[in-house]
Amino acid sequence: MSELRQPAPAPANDRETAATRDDKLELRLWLRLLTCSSLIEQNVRTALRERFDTTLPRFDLLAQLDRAPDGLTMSELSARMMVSNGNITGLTDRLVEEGLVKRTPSARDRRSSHVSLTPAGKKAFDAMTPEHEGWIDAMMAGLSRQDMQQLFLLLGKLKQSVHQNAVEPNKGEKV
Amino acid sequence: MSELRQPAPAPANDRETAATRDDKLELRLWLRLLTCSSLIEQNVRTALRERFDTTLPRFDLLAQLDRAPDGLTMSELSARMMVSNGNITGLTDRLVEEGLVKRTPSARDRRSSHVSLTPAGKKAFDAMTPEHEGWIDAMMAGLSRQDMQQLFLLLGKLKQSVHQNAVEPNKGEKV
DNA sequence: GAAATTTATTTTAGACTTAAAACAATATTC
DNA sequence: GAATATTGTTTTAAGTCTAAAATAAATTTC
Repeated sequence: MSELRQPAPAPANDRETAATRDDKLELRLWLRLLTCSSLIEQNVRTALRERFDTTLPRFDLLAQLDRAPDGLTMSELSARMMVSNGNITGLTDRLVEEGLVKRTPSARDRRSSHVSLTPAGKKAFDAMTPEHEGWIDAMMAGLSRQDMQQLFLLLGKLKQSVHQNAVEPNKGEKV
Repeated sequence: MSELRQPAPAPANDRETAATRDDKLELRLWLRLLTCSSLIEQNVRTALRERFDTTLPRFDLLAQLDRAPDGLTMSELSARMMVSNGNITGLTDRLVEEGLVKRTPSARDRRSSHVSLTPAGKKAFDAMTPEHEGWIDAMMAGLSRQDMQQLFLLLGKLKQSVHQNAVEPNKGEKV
């Protein structure tokens, strides 16, 4: 690493920094996780706009399709991107409009359609993805290999824990 | 812990699961981080709606104010919540409408105003926060104390790394 | 096999979010 | 101290997002 460092990282005054010693570890952990996630997301969002004049949800949808050569149904997209079905409808509409993805009616289920990249969509995605990867790498440059592996592992545990212990929907009367 | 476990956590089919061994560790780490963050966020969002008929951004704003007895300016709220100024304007308007927060014009800067909790806002927040804490605790119940501390530490490193190595805005011509 | 249920998607209404422009007030520069 | 730049907030236009209702096509049940 031979680049010059930034003069001094501005002391962030975020949600997490506002947490106090009084707060429970669980809460502080959640606030820090959210801060990291928001920070990275914001950076990617800005970079996508400035470099490719596009948005994160659009890039994200293209990325899902790039991993699925046979295309994905609306519901599959919804599950992978963890957003509502209706959201996917609008997003897909816009990308179809831009000519980057196409809808193909499903052969065996007339309710359903498969969304896939058009050649233009594939080309656009391929142009973006190396830079995107570079941004992510850069943001994680301060972590050692071991840090990353450890973090990956712990987040895996967290993910499992959330799945197992998530709040039961509709448990308890509304206040 | 004496409660019964859920039968079997449905095998999630999310963004992160779709990543392959081919992907770089940095990218997989980011996807897993985003998945965890989205999962927790989604749970809190649903719980807030079902239990208190409110939304996460509103709760979040109240939480910021609860930590700041003298109130916060719009800009401070924007920084802490990591959202745009305009966003805070709208959110505050809605919460003022609901009678949960109030705006007080700043004495020394006529551009600025301090936002703070009304008694009703404080009461509403105090009613929500113990349950909120319970949800977070529950979701993290699968992690040991040491896991949490380790995760907290590593996320601290990540946060610092992102701050130091974030993509320079407007570096490189638009494609 | 008709009726009831489930599943896939879209529509709707409204909230949240952003970036950029506009405004207004303060601070800085000469 | 007038001109310029900066800062704090709101407005605007458009996109993203949600939950719930509506549609329509499968699937299951009887």
